Amino acid sequence: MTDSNSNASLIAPSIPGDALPPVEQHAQQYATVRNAHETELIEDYVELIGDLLAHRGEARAADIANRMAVSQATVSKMIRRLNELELVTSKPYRSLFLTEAGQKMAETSRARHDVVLHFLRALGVKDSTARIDAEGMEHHVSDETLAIMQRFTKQQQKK
Amino acid sequence: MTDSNSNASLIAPSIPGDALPPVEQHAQQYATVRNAHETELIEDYVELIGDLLAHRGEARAADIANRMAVSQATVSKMIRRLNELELVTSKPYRSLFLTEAGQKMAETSRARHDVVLHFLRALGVKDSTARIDAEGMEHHVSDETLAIMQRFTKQQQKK
DNA sequence: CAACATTCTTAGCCAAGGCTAAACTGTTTG
DNA sequence: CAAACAGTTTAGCCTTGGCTAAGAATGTTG
Repeated sequence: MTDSNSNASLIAPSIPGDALPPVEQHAQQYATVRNAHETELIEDYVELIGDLLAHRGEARAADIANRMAVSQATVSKMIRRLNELELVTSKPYRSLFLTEAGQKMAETSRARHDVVLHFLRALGVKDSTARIDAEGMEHHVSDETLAIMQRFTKQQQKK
Repeated sequence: MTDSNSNASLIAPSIPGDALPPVEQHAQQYATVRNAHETELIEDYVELIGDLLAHRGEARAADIANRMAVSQATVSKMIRRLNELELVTSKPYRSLFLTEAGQKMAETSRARHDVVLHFLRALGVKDSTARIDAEGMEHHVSDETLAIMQRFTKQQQKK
């Protein structure tokens, strides 16, 4: 018998209020994180491409490579994937553009990112740290938490 | 010329206060996230093993597989890695134990995890959501932010 | 306009983290 | 105590996301 052992407490009396979550819930937590990881990079690329288009008027593979601190070959390969996923359109050796779906994803990601970033700053985290943390956190914040963060930031600004 | 283009504003006038971060800083953000991803899974395993040992008295591969919603083969392979990293000790077909280093990592991860979880709850996020978000966020929260979260949680509890 | 520089792509490598199927070990039980 | 079952490992596969090196396309400039 293993985890579903209900008399495990005989072996190691569980600390009250600090128990392991039920298996199904626990499993769901990890599955959600794993799932987020699959889309994370895609979203980062699309978001960055959107930003480059907005701020620079064009998105070149070399820019992406520089900003992501990754080789151009890696970017090139990734762009092929984004193409297959119909998130970007690209002609060889030319600048990139986002499809409808790509634009939607870029906007969503950007908005999400901004909420988290502003929240962290409102909380008192210094800018450079907030940027790094936001980049990592944005893909793991549920809509519920996101809404709460947004509310918090607004309240903080009123003060 | 690409990203370092300083007259890019001629192409697309940048929105003030909403510019792209300087390339080096931007690159650092992504690099930090990539780095976190490498250790993330390892930490999750070690943390879970620590929890199982604390609450159940033993950590079996099957339990881990169930709780992570992953096949036993995957766990087995991962344990080999943890062994190589000298984070766990294991005899074939036997329960697992943490090395000194493993215990230290488990404690750190657990503490981190708890700070984030309690913070989210203090913020008003409902428990089931907080658990999922915490699982994803914990590896992307800097020490600075962590300290602020901890302070916030304490203040909230005083009220 | 030819040569050089930059950018982009392709080919081929690697490690990580999943999976299934099959073999092996340990435990329980008829 | 042998058979059946539960748990573990191994083998072999796949995808993702990195890399370097080499070559092709494009852009720039003397």
